[in-house]
Amino acid sequence: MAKKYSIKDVAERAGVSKASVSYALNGVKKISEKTRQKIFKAIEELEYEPNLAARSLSSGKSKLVGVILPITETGDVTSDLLEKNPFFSEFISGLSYVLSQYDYDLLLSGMNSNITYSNWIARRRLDGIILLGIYPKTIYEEIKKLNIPTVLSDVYEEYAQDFHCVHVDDEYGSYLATRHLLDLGHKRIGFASGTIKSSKVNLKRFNGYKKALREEKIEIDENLIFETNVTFEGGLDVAEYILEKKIQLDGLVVVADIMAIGVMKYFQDNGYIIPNDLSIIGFDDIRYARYCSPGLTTINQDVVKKGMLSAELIIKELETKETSKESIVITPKLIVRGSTTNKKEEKI
Amino acid sequence: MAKKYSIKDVAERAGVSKASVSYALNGVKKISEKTRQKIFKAIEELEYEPNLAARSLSSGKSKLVGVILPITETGDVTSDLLEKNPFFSEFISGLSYVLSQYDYDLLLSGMNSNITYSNWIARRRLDGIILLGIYPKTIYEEIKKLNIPTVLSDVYEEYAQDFHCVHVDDEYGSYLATRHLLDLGHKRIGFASGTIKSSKVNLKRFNGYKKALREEKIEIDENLIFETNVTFEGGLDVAEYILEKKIQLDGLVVVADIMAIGVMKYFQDNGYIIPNDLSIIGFDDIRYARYCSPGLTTINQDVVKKGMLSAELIIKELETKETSKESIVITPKLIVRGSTTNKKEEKI
DNA sequence: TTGTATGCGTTATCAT
DNA sequence: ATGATAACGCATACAA
Repeated sequence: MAKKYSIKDVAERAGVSKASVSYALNGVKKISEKTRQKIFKAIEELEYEPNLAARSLSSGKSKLVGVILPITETGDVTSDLLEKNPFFSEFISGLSYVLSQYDYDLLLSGMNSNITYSNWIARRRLDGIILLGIYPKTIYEEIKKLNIPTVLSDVYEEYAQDFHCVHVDDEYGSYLATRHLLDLGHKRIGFASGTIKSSKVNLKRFNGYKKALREEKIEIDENLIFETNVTFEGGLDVAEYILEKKIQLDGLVVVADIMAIGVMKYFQDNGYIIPNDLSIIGFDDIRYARYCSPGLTTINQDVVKKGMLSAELIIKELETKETSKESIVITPKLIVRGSTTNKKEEKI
Repeated sequence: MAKKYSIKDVAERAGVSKASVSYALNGVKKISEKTRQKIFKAIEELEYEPNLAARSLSSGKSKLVGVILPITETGDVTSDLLEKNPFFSEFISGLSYVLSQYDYDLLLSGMNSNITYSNWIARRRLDGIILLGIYPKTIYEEIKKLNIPTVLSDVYEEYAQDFHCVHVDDEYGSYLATRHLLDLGHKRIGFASGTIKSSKVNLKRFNGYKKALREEKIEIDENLIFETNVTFEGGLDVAEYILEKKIQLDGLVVVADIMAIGVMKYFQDNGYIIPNDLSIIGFDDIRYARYCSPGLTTINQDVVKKGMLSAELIIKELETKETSKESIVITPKLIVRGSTTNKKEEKI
């Protein structure tokens, strides 16, 4: 490997002092064009690259933003993350794009049992944190103590107030979904989600559902509310339950695509036709929503944009020292595909 | 934020020298149990965390491994990555698990146009590199010059020799897939992939396909070889072509699940029944393979393990300084789901 | 405009 | 067994 040169080598080669090189590098204006030229020539020739660790030590800023995501000890990403965030890559991509513009890099939360998140953050002197997923409350308290720019994605719990937040407008999205079914002429519309009490996201989406029904003066029917895991398997369960109990349903609003796909698969595997026998609408617009047959009608949120906005919140706090916490909401939109259709007279 | 203490503060508090603290921290044996105790007491009290940037500067090792993945300038992950590597998270997860065990962290390739990969690697003084995806040849040359432990995943091209490599046994996987269809009694078996000439992966898989057919003394029929993009849309195209040309087919071996799902969707959207009208087998075992209806029969590779092995290759070179390049191959296995069935007399 | 000197938090060498 | 001290590469306050 070509030996790494330091700022000192560049200085010598250019016949100037280390300070001048530093000035040139950082665009400090107090340097003549001529020496600037000399310095950059030397930099070229030596293929000099600044050592960011040294810079970090000296400046106190690591230019590193940490991304925390749930990884289990066995090396598996928890199913929760994968199933609720199959757009993990998109989010990261949005983050990375914006951060790199400001010369920040993304550090992934390599966790092992010997070390806590806040230890990790402290050791690496991270300039900012992005939390993907839901964690035990203590994690948030720990991180809060660090007092570092932090953004949470899709969390509404009370502790979220201490951080920047980015979410979709869950209530509106769910309203849109329900409205779509209503507009198609459906009356008996179910709602499938995780336990509504335990998650604010589910609650918001439930509210959107209720709001739409209320507009049509349709009573909420407790029997059409299905609470289980927000996973593919949860979707299977809901479908099984509906079929077993012979619950009459025109349409079903599901809080996540992955769960909706579970519902759809169970129906299809049992000989039912979607959307003829049941109109299903999801939430998220994961990639698979367009791959399944029929394509899944759903509520789309721009995840790349979500990542970009998160990055911008971090940058903004970093550059301006403005510490007030912001909450950004992204407006979702309806994507109509094949899993919903007009109300027919047939019943399932 | 609680002020960050340094090793000096710890030393003062414990009434010893910085050197002793360093010894205690790094488990250097030349320290008495008593002072060790004192030191750790001080560390506790101050909530001291070592500054990894300083350590890196002093030791010359960053304890950072870079992951490079294709991210476009607009912030989108290239479709190629997403569609061929929907298991990105799993891979990362395997990586992260092993690396964290050795106190390495993962740095994501925040790229912007002002800086090249090798610049980035040099600035951050990365200890190792993982390359996910296929890149222009010049990238490999650049990285090779850096002479840093590097592992490539799923690349066979000639330049791969200069790096550690991890792949599935593509030929065997494809052989397994074809064998499965053969065992089901199918004779007219097609093969769908990207252009075989341009990608060694496709070539390997094609060889596996041919090998299985040869065992059964079945002639390769040029008309049953479909070359197009290894994407969902490519799958759509293949299916459209088959249907339009009324190509007689019992089964179809597809080089990627995502493509197989495209084929399946096109058939289904046009009223055909899978597997009755056509047995389809994919490759990869992405999560969607089990979500679609019917479930997709496919060839599974343990992606988490792949990530773990990659990490181990890096660690090994780092710890032993052994520079000879290793190539690890993972044996895939057949996963039978609903998209394949016994040969019937009906034709499509 | 340019240079000197110091500090950032570690590790490592060399004394003691 | 412990301590002083010199790097490591850079930024920066202060001098010139």
